[in-house]
Amino acid sequence: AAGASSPGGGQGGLGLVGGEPGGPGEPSSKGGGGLEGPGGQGKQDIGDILQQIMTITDQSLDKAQAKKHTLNCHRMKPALFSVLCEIKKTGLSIGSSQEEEPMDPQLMHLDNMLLAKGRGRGGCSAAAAAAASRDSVSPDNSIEHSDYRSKLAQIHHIYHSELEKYEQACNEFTAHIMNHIMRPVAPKEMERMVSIIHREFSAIQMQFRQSTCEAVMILRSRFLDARWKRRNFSKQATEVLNEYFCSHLSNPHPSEEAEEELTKKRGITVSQVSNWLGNKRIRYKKNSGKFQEEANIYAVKTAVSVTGGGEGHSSTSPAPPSSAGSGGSFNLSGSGDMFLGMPGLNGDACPASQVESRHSMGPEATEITSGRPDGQPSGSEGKLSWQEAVTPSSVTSPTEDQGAHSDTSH
DNA sequence: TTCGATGATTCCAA
DNA sequence: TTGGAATCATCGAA
Repeated sequence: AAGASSPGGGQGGLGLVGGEPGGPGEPSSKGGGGLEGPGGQGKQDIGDILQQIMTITDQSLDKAQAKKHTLNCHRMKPALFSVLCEIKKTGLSIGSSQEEEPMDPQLMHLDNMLLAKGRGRGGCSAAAAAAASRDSVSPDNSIEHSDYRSKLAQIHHIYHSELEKYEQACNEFTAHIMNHIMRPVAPKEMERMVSIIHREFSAIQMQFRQSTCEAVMILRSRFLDARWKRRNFSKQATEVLNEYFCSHLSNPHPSEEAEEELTKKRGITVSQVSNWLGNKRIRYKKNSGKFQEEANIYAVKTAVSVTGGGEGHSSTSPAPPSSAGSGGSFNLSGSGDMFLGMPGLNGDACPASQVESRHSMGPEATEITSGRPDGQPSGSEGKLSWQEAVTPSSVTSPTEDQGAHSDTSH
């Protein structure tokens, strides 16, 4: 086995064993191996040598002993032995030079990654697992989730116990190899064999580290990703944001100061404000047609109830959701509080009258309230404003044509 | 349980 | 870098 582990040693050993021409009980040697005696036939096909390697274990012990005896009695044995030792030395030096790399590059890369991750937010695997036992999470998050910590500790425990098992198995296997070498082996070669074993176990450990890393990252994403712990804003926060959005409908892009002001008002972060307004803009744009339609319906009914006297619309006609709490009137007198409690249609719209009455929005804001009879954009300038870009499509949207509301908006 | 609402993230274009 | 758009994943009412 030791001979086969080294290129030079393997070839030399085999040649000696099978290389005795005409040896007793060796009819199948076909004239000997590659290192046959001085009177040999020359080069032996490498295939035959390999065949001998493959079949030697099938031979009986008696045959092997006979070969060994023949070898020891061969007159060229001392010379062959010295040559083989030289070959072996050369092969060993070549082999060891290749294997004296300090560490597998891939393993180094992985370790570096794990260390880096362990310091950062996405801490994982060994570094993260070790860190988990100390502080559980990175300081910027201050997670107190007990479930998260227990699971992380579980991974940490499994990781270390398995790592110990690997170490133990590696040591046992190494000891086994060292104790069961069948022939004398030079210390350097033994060292090389051990390094090979360790390398193989390192590869296994690397895979295990990767698995652990994935497990920790999944765990973290599960618990730390804000989407997994989303909470709706408080009603007050939503109202404040709605108020801002509605009162700045023509340009709902707050300055930094305005954003900070909003955050101070209801204890939400700047990014939350930004997210909220971003969602609001896009959803308002999507549903503005819907809002427009219902606002028109409501405006008509309000107008009818006022001009027609008589029937109170609030009792006879169902008010759209956005009008809840408005007292059934869009004719708000400019009080900001009037619409604070009004969520708007699907949460995506503002009371139209509120928009225009307080903030000199210009023609586009008026269109929201009153609709646009001609269905054409009012912006005469080449570039439409945010609001202008929204409104026309909503008014002329085919989906809105199903009802007869647009032409009765006044 | 279903489904619309909603906060957050990601991708892409200007 | 910023905003629009799409999408994800959860919340909460019916």
